[in-house]
Amino acid sequence: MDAGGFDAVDVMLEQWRSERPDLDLSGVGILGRVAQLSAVLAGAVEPVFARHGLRSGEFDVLTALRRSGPPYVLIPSALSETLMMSRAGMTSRLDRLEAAGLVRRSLDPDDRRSFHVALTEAGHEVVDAVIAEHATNVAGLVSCLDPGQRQSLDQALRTLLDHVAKRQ
Amino acid sequence: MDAGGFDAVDVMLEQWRSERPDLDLSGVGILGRVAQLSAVLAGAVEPVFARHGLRSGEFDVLTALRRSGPPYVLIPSALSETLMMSRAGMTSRLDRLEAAGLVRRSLDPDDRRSFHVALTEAGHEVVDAVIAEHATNVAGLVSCLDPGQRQSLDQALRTLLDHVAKRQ
DNA sequence: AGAGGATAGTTAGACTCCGAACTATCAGAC
DNA sequence: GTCTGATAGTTCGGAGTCTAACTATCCTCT
Repeated sequence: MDAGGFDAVDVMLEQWRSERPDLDLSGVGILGRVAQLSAVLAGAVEPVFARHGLRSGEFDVLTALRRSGPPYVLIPSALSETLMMSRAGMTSRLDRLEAAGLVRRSLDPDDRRSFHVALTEAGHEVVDAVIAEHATNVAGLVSCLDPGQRQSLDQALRTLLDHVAKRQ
Repeated sequence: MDAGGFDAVDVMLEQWRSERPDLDLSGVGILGRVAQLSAVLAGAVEPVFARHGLRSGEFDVLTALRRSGPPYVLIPSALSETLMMSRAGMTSRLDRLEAAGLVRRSLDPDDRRSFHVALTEAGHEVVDAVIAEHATNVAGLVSCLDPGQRQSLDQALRTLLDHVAKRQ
């Protein structure tokens, strides 16, 4: 299984070693693999969403609401912060989801600048169905690593995330 | 150092455990951290490019040409495949880079459907300056991991990449 | 040599996202 | 109580990418 072959990142590193042997490549390879893996994983999970008529971004909003627990309500700015995107972008995502009947905006009794964004019954049913398929799908994607490898990968990612976040 | 605190992904997993204890979350956490790390890393490297008037995508094209070695020439379809994007998108990136004087399109003597995309002298100078800064920057970003941790992270990413790519 | 299918690049239109500007509302200082 | 700065959401215009359709060229098979 695995290991043996060279991949696109190996080729990139070998080219750099040949052209610029002075460079410190200790980070470049990891960065390249993270970026590439992120793109490939996105492509691997989208078909599950698409079968239910959802895009990744819409799924992300529905899951944020679903996992927040009853009454499945969040305000737009909390959603945009959780999903690391602009408020303007969230406005249009919510427009789409509301038009599809999956979420509902209602007045926030405590803050008249804001809204409550709630899952509709249809939205709740869709997200519950999709999240089960999604979890099974991604469990398969990481099944090539044994539990120990998964945990050490997860720990390394957590350490990196923490370190990089502190830098800005 | 590190480890101690909970991060956004831990919160997400805890919410799911509370709301849907039936789900297998063995992949969801890793997927979430990879996506988040990819986004955060993108934000951490962009300032280096921006100081030289470049966007990430433009930098990617220049480095692909630079590391290919003399005569620093590739054809557009090779670039679009290496950078995992559509040919249409590459057309417009090359338009921008050519307008900025960093690359030059010329006729491909061997294939009249295609072009040679070459680094100009200005493009060569820019990419050589930026790649050095970039390498130093990312070496700092991964410096929170010791060499052994880096290597095991890299190996896990490679295994995952290989496995996910084979699935599609 | 000629036909048919594959490939290279571009164009057109749609989509998603972002930053900046704007309105409405909140919250603290005086 | 009122003023002032911060915050919530939206709108607008622009940037970057994608897919589909199109033209030109190449390559293979007969």
